[in-house]
Amino acid sequence: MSKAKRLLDILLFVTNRKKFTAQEIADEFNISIRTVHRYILDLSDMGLPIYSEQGRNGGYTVLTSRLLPPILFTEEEAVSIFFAFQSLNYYRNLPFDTEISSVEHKLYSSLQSEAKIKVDKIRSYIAFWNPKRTIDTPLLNDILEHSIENKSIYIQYESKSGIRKKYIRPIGVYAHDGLWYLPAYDYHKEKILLYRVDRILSILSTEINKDEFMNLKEWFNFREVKKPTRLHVHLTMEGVRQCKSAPYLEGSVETNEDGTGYIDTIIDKGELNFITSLFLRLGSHARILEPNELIDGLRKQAEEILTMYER
Amino acid sequence: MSKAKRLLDILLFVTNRKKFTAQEIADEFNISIRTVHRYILDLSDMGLPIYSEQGRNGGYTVLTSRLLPPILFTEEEAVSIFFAFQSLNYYRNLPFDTEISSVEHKLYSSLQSEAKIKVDKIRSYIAFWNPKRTIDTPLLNDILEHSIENKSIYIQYESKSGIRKKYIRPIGVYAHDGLWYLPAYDYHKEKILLYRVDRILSILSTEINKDEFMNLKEWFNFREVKKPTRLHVHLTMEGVRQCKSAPYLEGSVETNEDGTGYIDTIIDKGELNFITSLFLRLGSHARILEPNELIDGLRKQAEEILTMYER
DNA sequence: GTAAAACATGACAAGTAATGACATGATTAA
DNA sequence: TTAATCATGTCATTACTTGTCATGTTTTAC
Repeated sequence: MSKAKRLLDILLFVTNRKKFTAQEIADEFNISIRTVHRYILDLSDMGLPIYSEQGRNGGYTVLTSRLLPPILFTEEEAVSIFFAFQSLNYYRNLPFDTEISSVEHKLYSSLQSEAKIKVDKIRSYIAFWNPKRTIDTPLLNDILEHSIENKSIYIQYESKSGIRKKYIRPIGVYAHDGLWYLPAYDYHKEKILLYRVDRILSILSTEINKDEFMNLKEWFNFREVKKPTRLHVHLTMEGVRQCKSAPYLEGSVETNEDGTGYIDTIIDKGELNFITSLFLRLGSHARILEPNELIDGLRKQAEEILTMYER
Repeated sequence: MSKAKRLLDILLFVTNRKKFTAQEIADEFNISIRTVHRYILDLSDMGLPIYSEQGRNGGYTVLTSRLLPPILFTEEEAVSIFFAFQSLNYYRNLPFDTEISSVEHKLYSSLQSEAKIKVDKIRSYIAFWNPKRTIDTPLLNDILEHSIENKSIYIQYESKSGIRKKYIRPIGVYAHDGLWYLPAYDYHKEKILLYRVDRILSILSTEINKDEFMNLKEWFNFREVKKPTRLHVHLTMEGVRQCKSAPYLEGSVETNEDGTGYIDTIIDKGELNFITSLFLRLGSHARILEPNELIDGLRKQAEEILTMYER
């Protein structure tokens, strides 16, 4: 085996072991101790942060975390990594930020100037915009970690009605429109609720759950319809246009030949509240036929406004 | 110089040159032709896709695009790249998708099983959600490219009033809430407008612009206030809460000691339309003091709804 | 159809690098 | 004090790399 290959094997071995003696390496790879010492000198020269302790119980210790074998990327692949990083730009409190900047540095410094220019251009001509909120989400990392580790947690949560303590089992964490959300099973209320991570004030973790629970993908596809309610609406052309731009409804909008359209679908009663504001905005571009609760809600809201701004 | 180092130099040299003869390499690196042949055999064994053509005008040809020198990543760095890729999941028609999957493959296959599990968990517990619209954006790549190359373009654009031909100069492209937007200078209307990339039906490129124009970052910070209008609103506690969650207003919300609050800022008249629906939803949680146009707008919308759903 | 330009491959000697064996010394903990 | 460890040096041996020369093959220009 060539020296380069063996050095690499040893590099990977030692970054895994973190602590070892020369004898162990010699046995592992069937080489003499003298050669091990020589190899370690080489690795050290190559920049591996390794130090030695003499004497009984001594040995070598490696400081870096585990390394992957060297990887050859094409220029385009490197650029694609920068493109992906660009998409994280408008978030705060993200995990891996030190790792990401060290990856950026490693890649950027080995690009040729031509490719550097391309990366610079991507950075200045492409963005993944989010409302760059002033809202801080200091516990994002903690929450992510607990979710990944499948741990149930106690949290202090700032809800509409004040600060509450809750005992929940996270399903996963997702970002939307610059905010982080945590769908989780609430043990007390015995149902799945959606929390905002920025409103979580503290975490206390408990034991790891052994069993599998619903995962994030399943949750996205899962719409609990506890109290099914028929939503039936006629839409003008403009109504169709706007409903198609509303994430929540776009799938249910049917278009007639003349460009007008309608919605006729089943939703959960709990979602009515959320939909009200959409139809408030649409005004006469949407005529609701069912349910009556929604019409009442609209009417009530409209009356509230008229009362407030009476002439 | 060691063989490994020389091989690497040659690898980088040949991936740049794409086509070359053994003699050229021999001259470049001051080694014998025989050795060059041996080296090329080595590189080929290492997986470099290189093929040879015999005879006059023959030579070697390398198939891959430019390679970067091998890079050593730590496990955490690799994981951070997967994390970043995760954020692109809910987009369609993205550029670099082949590159991204090849990077994913290269990295994933050299991770140890423990780290693989971590990546899998990130994939199933973390998401960057967008309304996964049914809307297709086939021209996204083209538009990105033209923007990056600083080219003015002719486009066919599907606007409210039908299909129009436009001559524009792109500023950049950004994603928001699952849709792609193109702010660009419209030569005809002589101002900067915002286009939706999915509504662009075709592109015709023109010449490259030599001069620098506004870039995307500048545009984001640039809010043209043509008709300044004072927005003055009193908010209840709930009003404060909701306004702070509205990207557009969060910066202007001031909170009183008792938890209620107010907004007092200058906005452009053109934005009133956009704000109306927010205050419709807020109802009595927001009392607008100025401008009157906004109050009128709310009242009109409320009346429209009451008329429509008269008992 | 021939010559020139290219790759392909083999053999071998000369040179260079890597290795193991051995020796010696230093440091540390039991 | 002793055993376990790293650190370093020397030297013969082995393994690898390189250049030179030789011989083929393939392709294209003339």
